[in-house]
Amino acid sequence: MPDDSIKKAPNFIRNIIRKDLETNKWDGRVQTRFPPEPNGYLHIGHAKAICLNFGLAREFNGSCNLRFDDTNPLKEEEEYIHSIIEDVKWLGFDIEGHVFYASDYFQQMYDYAVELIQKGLAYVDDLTADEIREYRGTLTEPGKESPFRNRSAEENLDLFIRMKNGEFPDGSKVLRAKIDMSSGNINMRDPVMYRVLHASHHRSGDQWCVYPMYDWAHGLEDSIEHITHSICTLEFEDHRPLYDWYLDALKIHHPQQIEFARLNLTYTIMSKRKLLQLVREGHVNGWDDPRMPTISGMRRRGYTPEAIRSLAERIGVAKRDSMVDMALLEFCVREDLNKNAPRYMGVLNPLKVIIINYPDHCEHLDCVNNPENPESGTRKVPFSREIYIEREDFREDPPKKFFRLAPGREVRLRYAYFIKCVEVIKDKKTGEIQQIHCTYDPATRGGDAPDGRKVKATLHWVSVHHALSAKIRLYDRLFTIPDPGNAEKDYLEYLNPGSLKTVEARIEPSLQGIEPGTRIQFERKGYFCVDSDSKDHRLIFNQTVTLRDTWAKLEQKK
RNA sequence: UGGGGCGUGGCCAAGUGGUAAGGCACGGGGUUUUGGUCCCCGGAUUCGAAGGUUCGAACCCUUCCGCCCCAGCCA
Repeated sequence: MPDDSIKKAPNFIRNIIRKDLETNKWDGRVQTRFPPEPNGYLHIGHAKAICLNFGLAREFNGSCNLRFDDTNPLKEEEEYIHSIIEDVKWLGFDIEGHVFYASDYFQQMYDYAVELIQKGLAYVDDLTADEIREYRGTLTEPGKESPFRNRSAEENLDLFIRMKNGEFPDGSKVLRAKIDMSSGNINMRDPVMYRVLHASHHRSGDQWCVYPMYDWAHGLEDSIEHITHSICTLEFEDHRPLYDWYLDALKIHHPQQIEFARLNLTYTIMSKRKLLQLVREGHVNGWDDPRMPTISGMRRRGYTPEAIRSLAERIGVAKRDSMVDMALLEFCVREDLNKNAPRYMGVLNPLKVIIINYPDHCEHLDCVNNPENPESGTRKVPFSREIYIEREDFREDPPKKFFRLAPGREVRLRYAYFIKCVEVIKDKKTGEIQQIHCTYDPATRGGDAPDGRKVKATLHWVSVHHALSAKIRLYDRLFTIPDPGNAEKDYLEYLNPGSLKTVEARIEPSLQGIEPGTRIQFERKGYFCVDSDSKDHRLIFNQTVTLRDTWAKLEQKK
């Protein structure tokens, strides 16, 4: 229901499902699944797949299984299972209280393998891994048959049972499907179904010492769960004939596999291996570092589930390789946060202003919490003779089109008064501006001039003696080039050294006690999220994204 | 020289024989107590290229060109 506002564009998978519903191909059912391997954290690319699978199920009154494809105990860990479940839920999808595991089907998969052996469609091969590779042939040359290919069903069954019973060492034998060693599709050249692995599985423990390969296992998982549409990424297109072959050989429920192009985003990487390397080598501070394209990283950064779902809908679903502009993600984030994030004032790089004709006292001014949502009300913010403004909001020698404060110029302090700069105080040695003196017009209280005079800029501010200190982390793109994963040099060469900058900011006192995870806007600066490490006595904010800044863009052009 | 896919504006992407949706980005204008938001307006004589079929083609046919994936006992 949270997605009613997001317009659904047609895509080829939705079209297939519509047609299937019309023809009653699956008795009106839509059953999808999201099948991650628990060997890493989910990233924005997975989010696309999650939105697709869960979204389609929701749209057509079907359901979607969160299923762990945990068939390789060597790479999988419990930790990843927890993070994946958390991420799927956070994205706003309902797993209906069930989590599915491929490992729960190990016995049934084994039984099906026995069936194939009995049908003469699978055999135990004693070739070594190297030999299997040699026998496989190449992309242009056909492979050749293993000398063990024509063992009797009885012998194969005996051997396979003994493989399962742990009689053979790792790597000594495999079970293979007997298909076609000369197929142009390498996946069909007698693919391995089972390997011997004396490894402890995070769920099934030491119960098994043969583990199924992806192609064999995946179709069975789908079949067992009565999946109707098995949606996966493009690289599995070549595997579809094998997916079909296994299910046809067994004559069991046979879902339709449909492939779509995975998501690529500019200025980041999506490879699990590379993401893991960034974490392990300390280039970032963990999987949930706000610079990471992981769901946990984006959550900590302040991105919302709504924004990510909106992105997934806007980018569409197709079969061509593409590279989505990070600007689109940022747009989605701003779109959501603009509507929902309460506004506050915070000065990231303070410059002291003394209002010389303002009395030595304090008054509390009304500030609107969110102009996009009048119901969010107002709050009082203390104002006094000494305030901070943003250093970049003052120019002693303003360039053309710079509307902000400058000597002799009048601007508005948001929700406060008009002030005019009358003096600039500089450090005699360095020439650095230390503070500026202004006068204010008492008649403009609240920010409106009764005489109707206009001012070209409105500045945010904070009272020196009331302000809180806060640590603010400013994030920029993790990499310096759009496609670091496919560049000349190693992707690590393109890490952006300025991707994280920390500043000590002065912020309005109403932020005292704000809860970790809260998303706000610092007016005129951007959206920020209270970090999970933030404490009442030590507030920490992560910059989610800046506001659109046409002035900065103008200046950059020069 | 094998097999499987894909080519529509800067980035995504609808469209599947009737004369190029939409979004982001970009540019221009308006409103504005955030140079934010919001609101207008602007853009492909053209759909990888060349032929062909047709009254009519991005959609059908042919050839060519380009890009991606596949030779794990990973998923």
